[in-house]
Amino acid sequence: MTAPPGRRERKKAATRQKIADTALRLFLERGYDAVGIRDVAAEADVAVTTVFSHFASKEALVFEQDENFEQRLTRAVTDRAREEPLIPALRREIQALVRHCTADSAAPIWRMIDESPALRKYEESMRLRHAESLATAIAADPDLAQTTTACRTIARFAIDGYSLAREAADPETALDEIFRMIEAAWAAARRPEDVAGTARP
Amino acid sequence: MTAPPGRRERKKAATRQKIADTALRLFLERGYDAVGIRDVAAEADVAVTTVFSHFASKEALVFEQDENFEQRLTRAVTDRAREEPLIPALRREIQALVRHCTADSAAPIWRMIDESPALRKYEESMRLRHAESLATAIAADPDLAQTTTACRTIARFAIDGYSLAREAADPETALDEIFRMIEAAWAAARRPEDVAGTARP
DNA sequence: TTTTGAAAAGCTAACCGTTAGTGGTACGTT
DNA sequence: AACGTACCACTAACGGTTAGCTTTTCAAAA
Repeated sequence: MTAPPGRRERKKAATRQKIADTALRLFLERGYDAVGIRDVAAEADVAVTTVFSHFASKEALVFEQDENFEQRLTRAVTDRAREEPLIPALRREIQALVRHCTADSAAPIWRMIDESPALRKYEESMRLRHAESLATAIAADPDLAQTTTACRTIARFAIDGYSLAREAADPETALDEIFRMIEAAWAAARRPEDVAGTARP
Repeated sequence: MTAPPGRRERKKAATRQKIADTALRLFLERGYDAVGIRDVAAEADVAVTTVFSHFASKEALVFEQDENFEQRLTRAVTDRAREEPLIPALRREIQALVRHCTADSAAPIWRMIDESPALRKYEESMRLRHAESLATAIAADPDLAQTTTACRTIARFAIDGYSLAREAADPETALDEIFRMIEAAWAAARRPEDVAGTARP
């Protein structure tokens, strides 16, 4: 994995990157809808089929960082300090992600996304995928011992928080407000009979 | 609006219904992906362009009841009894919707939806639309006096509850669990300084 | 009643994302 | 040096969707 990658893998990664870079540049220059896959392929000097061997769809060209995002979320849960409670750890990571998305340099990209129904739809179902991964990571933590329903619910709430804060006029205070609600929801998820202790007969 | 509709409107509605019925029947008979728009149009004895003048996309043929669903949600908020708090009213309606979707008669349709990525994506972005409508309805209630962020958040949570409960092995208890969390989140949305009274300087 | 305007429906032909199917080429390995 | 495997290219098509234009059907003015 960390061993020096062979020439083949480097070339593949380079091709992938070149396609992604070219696509994003064209999309920003001429608008997402005005650029066809055939345009991207021609400009990146590859065949149309090569584009689709690296990316599952035209929309995926824009969300190249997809898996990165997903890993950061799950790791925020699995790699947190032993004593750190779930919600603050989640909150920290999501705040970082929101800051990343609302940075000035990312503004043109997000404007493009907001203007294209296809891209919005793609991002929405991407978020749901991330919420499922997050739910799995939460459910796997033995310290929490929650029902799968509670885990899935809190995962969705967290992703909702990311999405809503990103869109808010003041992302920071919005995230504050939302995570106060999430914290309360998480506290309520512990069933009454379990509040006194974690052990069960 | 309630006046006797002219022949033109009746014919239009009939055409629309015939297309929707034909499409759903074919989809269930042969599978969603195995039926093309051209098949639907031929079987309903209309032109392809007519199908798209009534429905925005192939997926929309399956979610014909879309607007109905949306209205029920917003009305659950706006038409609730004067003293009834928001969350229980929402809960009642969503429970009814979940029951409706998990009824045996609806099972084949939802299986078809779950098996088609395109349909799932469509349903996801439909839910977001509904969450936005719901948020608007909640924000419009003068008795609640919440920030828009809190309204949007609680609306998303409620829709998440619908979606998660629908998928759960035991929808009823899942909905119980989720709405306990939502209730707590809503209580936490009232900012500390506002708990004593609604008036502000 | 006749005329007229417009909504509804139809047809053709295309555009665009996406996917076989086929074959060639460069790379890592023996 | 030879071989097998990814990787990549090309062509051609399929299926959803739309544009452009004509025809039909209804409603209401004349």
